[in-house]
Amino acid sequence: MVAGRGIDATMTGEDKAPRTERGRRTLRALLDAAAAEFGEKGFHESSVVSITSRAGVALGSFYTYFDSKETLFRALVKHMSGQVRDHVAPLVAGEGDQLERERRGLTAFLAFARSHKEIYRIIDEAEFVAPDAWRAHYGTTADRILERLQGAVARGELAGPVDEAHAWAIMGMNVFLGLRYGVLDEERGVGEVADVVNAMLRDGLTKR
Amino acid sequence: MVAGRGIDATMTGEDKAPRTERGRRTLRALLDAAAAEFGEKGFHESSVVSITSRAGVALGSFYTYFDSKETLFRALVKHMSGQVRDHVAPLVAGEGDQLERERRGLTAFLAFARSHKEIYRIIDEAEFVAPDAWRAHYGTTADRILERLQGAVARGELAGPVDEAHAWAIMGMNVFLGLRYGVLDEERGVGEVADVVNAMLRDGLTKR
Amino acid sequence: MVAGRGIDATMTGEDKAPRTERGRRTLRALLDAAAAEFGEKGFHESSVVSITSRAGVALGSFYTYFDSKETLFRALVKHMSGQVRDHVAPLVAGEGDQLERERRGLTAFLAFARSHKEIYRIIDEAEFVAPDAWRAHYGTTADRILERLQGAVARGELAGPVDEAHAWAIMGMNVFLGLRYGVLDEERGVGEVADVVNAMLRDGLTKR
Amino acid sequence: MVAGRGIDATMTGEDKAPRTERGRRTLRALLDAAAAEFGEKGFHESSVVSITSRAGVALGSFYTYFDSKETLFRALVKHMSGQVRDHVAPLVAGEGDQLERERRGLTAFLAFARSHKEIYRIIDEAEFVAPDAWRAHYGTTADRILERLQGAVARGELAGPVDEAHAWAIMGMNVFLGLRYGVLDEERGVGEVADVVNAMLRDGLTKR
DNA sequence: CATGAATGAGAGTTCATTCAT
DNA sequence: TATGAATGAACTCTCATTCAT
Repeated sequence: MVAGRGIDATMTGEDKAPRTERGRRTLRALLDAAAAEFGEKGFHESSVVSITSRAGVALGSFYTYFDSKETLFRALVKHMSGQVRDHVAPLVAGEGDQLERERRGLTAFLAFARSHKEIYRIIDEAEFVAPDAWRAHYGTTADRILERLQGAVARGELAGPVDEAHAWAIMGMNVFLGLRYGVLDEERGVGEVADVVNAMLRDGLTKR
Repeated sequence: MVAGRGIDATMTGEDKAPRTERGRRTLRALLDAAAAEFGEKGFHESSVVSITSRAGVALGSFYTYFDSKETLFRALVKHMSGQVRDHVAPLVAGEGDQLERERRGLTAFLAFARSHKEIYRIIDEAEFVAPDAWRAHYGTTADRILERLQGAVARGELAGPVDEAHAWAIMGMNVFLGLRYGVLDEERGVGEVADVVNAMLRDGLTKR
Repeated sequence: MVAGRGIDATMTGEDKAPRTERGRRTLRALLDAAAAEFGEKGFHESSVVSITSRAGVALGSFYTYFDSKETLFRALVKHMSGQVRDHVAPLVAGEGDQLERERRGLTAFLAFARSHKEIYRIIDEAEFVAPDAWRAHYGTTADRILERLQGAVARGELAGPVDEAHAWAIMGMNVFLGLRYGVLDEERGVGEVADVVNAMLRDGLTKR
Repeated sequence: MVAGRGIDATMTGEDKAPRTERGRRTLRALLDAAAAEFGEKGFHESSVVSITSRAGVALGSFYTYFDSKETLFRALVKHMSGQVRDHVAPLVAGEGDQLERERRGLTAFLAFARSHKEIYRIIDEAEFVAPDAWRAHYGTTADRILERLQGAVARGELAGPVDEAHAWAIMGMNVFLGLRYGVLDEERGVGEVADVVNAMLRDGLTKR
């Protein structure tokens, strides 16, 4: 389901935003159908016919709201990028030291990946379908991580100095853990996985 | 260039291995062309026509050696998976403690990614085109990391216990660093990036 | 011309039936073109490109109405099987004893073969392209002949007993006469041929 | 197996007849393989690669002996036409009146069809692949039947007059009975079927 | 706004045939 | 004579996109 951020002009071309309630319903149906379709079959195996038929609207209606299949995909990537952020943000902003917050953030992320496998798949496939959107997502995600780490260094919670490489490393860890324990299978508890890795981040592998 | 492992039956179907020298030349040309093509344009934008014309052979010759475009892609993923491993293996097996070896391995990996951007792209796109091959690659890669870590724990070099989650976390780190500093841009030295992250792994983020 | 039975869902897949008048026109054009094409060139020499260009529609439109070239062929076999039956049925149901009716039926069949050579060729080629459709056609045709013969035996018009072998024998006679005097050349009158053979059926070859 | 008539220049182009013993073996292997292949899969589904590999010879060797796939098919049709004739001939030339001989001939033909389903299939498909060979086969077959009937009329065994239509009718009967009780299934004894139909030919359907 | 028929470029794949070895 | 790699025309089928209704 495409929710959480509402449907607005950012999901369509400027001149394609729905003007009536009926239009909004159609657009909503298309977005939901597309998210499900792309998530299940990937971009290239998904077809516009299949998306519209899943949405229960006519084929032509697709182009009332989107310029192309790729435009829609791109919009969806942006939308879902926002959703992940919205879901994780409150948890990394809560109490405890920064690493404790990161732990909670990772737990939340793993849980989110587990319950939104399609989002995961869409964002990752963007690397090949809409590289700019992919870079935007991971670029800003890394930026946020870096900001948090630097804040923690400034507050004396972490040793520092930290730089972009730390942020990308941590993001890579999180993403692969999401793949492994969120999407591929669910044999381990998300909290436990987050604990293990958080301990490594806190103290390194050598501390006794 | 598709080198390092030679051309053998593993690259084609059993009954499609070339039996003459001329055949071996053609197969090699096709593999090189395909690696370049897939690396530049990705699987779906690459076409068999374009691969064969790049290889300077007739369209039909493609099917003398491969059952389908996907078969070739899969073979390439396997091949390149082997190449990465071969390239990194000697460095993680050298002297120093395990983390020192991992640092050298990451440096080598980043350098390799930088000079073989197509390999990177091919393996990653496999997540969507040939998920089994993708899982095989990352599965065995994680297994190797885990074995190395456990060996180090057994030798008293690392604190332990370590489990699969550590391996996937470290692999994720490496992969994203490869994307960021190998493929996306080359502004930072690979050794420096490896140092920064290795320090984090060794001592964690809190050590002063 | 594909007429006589109308165009309905039996000619296409369930979900491919035209929903507009324009669609019905296109479907009809395709059916007519295909019947002509298959009749002239046979299944394998006929191409979808050629069928659509003959029908004056775009290549893609073919697949709006049929799943494949074979699907269409199969539909056509069924349709034409029905047409032959419809054409002959009233004549074998008229007055006179059963052999008299069979004579009229054969005459009608020969005339029909002569003016619908394509139908003949399509049904016969089905033996190799769509054996199930072929068996369905000749199976039910033989069944009908057998029923007619048994009815005549019951009414005392024929000596009996008659069984399936009689039906297949008579059908084979008719088919080969249709080939010889309907399709291959038209040198003899259809009525005369029917008379000759009917006499043989009635009295055998030995009666003086 | 392609036997009974030997292998000679009639099976290949004039200038393609084998000159060595080794060549004769290769040609033989190709003919056998082709007969099996065409019989199982039909002309269009059969491929030259598959025929040669079944024969255990190289692809190129095919063209040492045949000008094309169609040439071979045509040769095979001719060859098999001869085989059927050879098989049936002695039985229609034996003792008894002509209808008795025809009965034995039909029995032999049905048995032959049953044990040589591929021959049947090849000759029939010739209607679409090599119409001239098809016409030659059925034309001469009908001619022979007609000659036999006319001889019998001359000898006073049959009532006459008989003409070509009788011959085609009888041939059609035989062919369809061969399909029905030889190829499609084998539930009834060939002798019994021949008896039933022969009685009809002898006395007609009305005699009490 | 909604509909769905029409379009046609382009893709992957097959395979009879040629020909250098 | 045998081999099998190479060729490329031809084919079926897909599907994003357009547009008349």
